[in-house]
Amino acid sequence: MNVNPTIHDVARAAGVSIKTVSNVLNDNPKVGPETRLRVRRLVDEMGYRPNLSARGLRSGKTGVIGLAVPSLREMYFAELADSVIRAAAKRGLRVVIEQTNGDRELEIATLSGGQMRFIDGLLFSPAAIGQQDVDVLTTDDPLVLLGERIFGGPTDHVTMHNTSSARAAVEHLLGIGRTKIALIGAPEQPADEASSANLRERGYRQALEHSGIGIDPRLVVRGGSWRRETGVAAIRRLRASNVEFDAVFALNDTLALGALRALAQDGLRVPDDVAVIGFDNLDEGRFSLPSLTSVDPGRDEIAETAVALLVNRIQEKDARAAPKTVKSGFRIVQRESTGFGDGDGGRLPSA
Amino acid sequence: MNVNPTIHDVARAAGVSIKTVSNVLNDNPKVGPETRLRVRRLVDEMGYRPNLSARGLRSGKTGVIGLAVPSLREMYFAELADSVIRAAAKRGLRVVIEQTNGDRELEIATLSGGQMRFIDGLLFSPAAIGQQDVDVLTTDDPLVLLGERIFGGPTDHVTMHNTSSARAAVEHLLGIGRTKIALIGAPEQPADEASSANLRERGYRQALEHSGIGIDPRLVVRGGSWRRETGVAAIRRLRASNVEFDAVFALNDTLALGALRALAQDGLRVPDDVAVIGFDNLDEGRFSLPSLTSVDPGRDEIAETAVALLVNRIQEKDARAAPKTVKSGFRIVQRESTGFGDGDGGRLPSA
DNA sequence: GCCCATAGGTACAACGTTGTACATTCCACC
DNA sequence: GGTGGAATGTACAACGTTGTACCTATGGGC
Repeated sequence: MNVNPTIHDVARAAGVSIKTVSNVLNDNPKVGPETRLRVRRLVDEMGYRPNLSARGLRSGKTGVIGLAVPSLREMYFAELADSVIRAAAKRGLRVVIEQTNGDRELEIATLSGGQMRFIDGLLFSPAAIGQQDVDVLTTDDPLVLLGERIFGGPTDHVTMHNTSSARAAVEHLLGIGRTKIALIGAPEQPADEASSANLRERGYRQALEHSGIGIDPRLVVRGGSWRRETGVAAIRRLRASNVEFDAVFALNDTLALGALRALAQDGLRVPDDVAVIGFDNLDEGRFSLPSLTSVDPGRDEIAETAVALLVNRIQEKDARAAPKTVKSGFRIVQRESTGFGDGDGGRLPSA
Repeated sequence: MNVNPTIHDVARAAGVSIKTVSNVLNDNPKVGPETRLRVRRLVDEMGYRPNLSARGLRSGKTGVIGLAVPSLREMYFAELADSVIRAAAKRGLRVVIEQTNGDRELEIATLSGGQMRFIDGLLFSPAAIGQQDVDVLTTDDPLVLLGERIFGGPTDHVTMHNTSSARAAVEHLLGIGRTKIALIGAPEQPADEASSANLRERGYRQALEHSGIGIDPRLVVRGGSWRRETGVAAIRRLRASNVEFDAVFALNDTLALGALRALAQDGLRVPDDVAVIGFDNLDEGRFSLPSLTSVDPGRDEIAETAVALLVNRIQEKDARAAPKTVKSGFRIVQRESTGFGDGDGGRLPSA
């Protein structure tokens, strides 16, 4: 028995032509039920599995898509990757993950690189390139953009309601009676450029201005990457500046978790002294102490939509359709850090 | 300008044969410097990129390896995937990630599935199949096993020093004066079967027996998956049973983080009242409150070794070599939860 | 001036699959 | 009893690349 039988071996064993075997494998109709059965049995017996390189060469499709993200060490991207892999698996696709490390050169290389003659399409979540690089997205290969760094590009784009969900987050804090709401993880300087940070800051401002409270610049902590240390440092800065605050809106969960830590260390009670809300609804927030209220940006929906758009482009159903932009729905998942619950991380308002 | 030029297009443009272009691309010597230059320039100008399906078909190698893990939502596997992708990238390989969800059928399907005619080799981290399934690993395709569920199989295997590092963890607790050391995440029933849980429990027993303290079965909390809730529940069980304990060895970091949460909720100080040590050295433990002492099992080393072994098998340098088993080195990373530091998560003994 | 080595190339087949176009059988129908 | 048309198949080319075998100048050694 050959170690790796080809379609020829199966055909010979079955006494039919290779095309007939191919037809059986692809459920083409032109095969009699008896022949079909015999071929199927031999395929199983011989352990035949089609060579995807050959199939890919012939058909121009490999059944593999790429997902480019900064790093799986960032939980947001690990969870996104999980969702994307599941969405792809549903459609019989596999996913190659490319880590760009938030490196500009690597991101550009990924977009224009040899990668593209191998995968059928790419889901790309940029971290370094921005609006000014919009032209590097111009390509004939199927590409779906994720995230907030580039808008109005030439490709399909899946993003979230950053501004309105951020506004809802702040309104949630207002709703539980907080008025001195700090913002942490804000961009280095407020700008109109589209980025998660800017868009979410805008939501913060809208909520406060609309409520009549207005913005106190001392409550806005700017700068730093969205890591836990930054959340810790932000709380330290607020405390050191002696400004009073009774709530914190962290622009993502990782920052929020750092903030929780720093607040606990300073003996401040959450939510009694300070309420905290994050953004991303990471698994982790369900089990922090206290558990973390967060904006759920609909990661599964984002993944599902992005894969669906990509598949459409790959199949060229949409060959030359205008680029589409889709925003996923969001919701606030309330947990202990804004007052929900009895201190039991096990009972939560949502899965 | 053709959208996707092939080697033929480049050859025609350069006025040479396709083989010459191929030779230039593969740095074969039989090309004059002038021709080489001209071809190179045209490759750039035309944006030619080799079709990897064709190359894969011809050469039998795709440049893609698979990594099968239960789920990227488990931080351990996300970090492992990060390390594997980096190790693979160093060697010019890409990684397809397959999630098995800890599902037996899916794991077996992954091993014997169509996957294999597409990737050059597979790194497989089982979560459901065990020693009794050792024969499903028998395959002619390059396969490297990760983890502790199966030993003595027919493939290369990368694992860690579970028992001795667990023993070292407990000895670390003994070393800071703790004697009533609880174990959480222990297997449902103690067994000889090789699994992370059993092997690590064995280390716990060895340390305590060797120290003369011996095992108090009331301190061993059995059952539950290694999730945060389980860590929370384990502490609750210990507290409810009224047994005294001054330290906790959690069989992984996720459990330990749950334990930290439950301890804090009960007003117990860590490490003053209860010291805690985990296992895995996740990024997350660096930023928990308090930061978490943990066993670092050498994930980068594991990834690096596993990819190296796989590449050897793929290149058949080792065509029929006996299966190798490699154990990575380990070390204890001491942080606040066992007494290190001043409460500042920013200053740590190691990156 | 001849032979031979060598550098620099070329032609062709092959990898395993699927699409296109055509072949054969069998039966229903007029 | 010929005609048409399903039903069931087959042969061959083609996808883009690389390995094998070969070809052709050129120049050096004698």
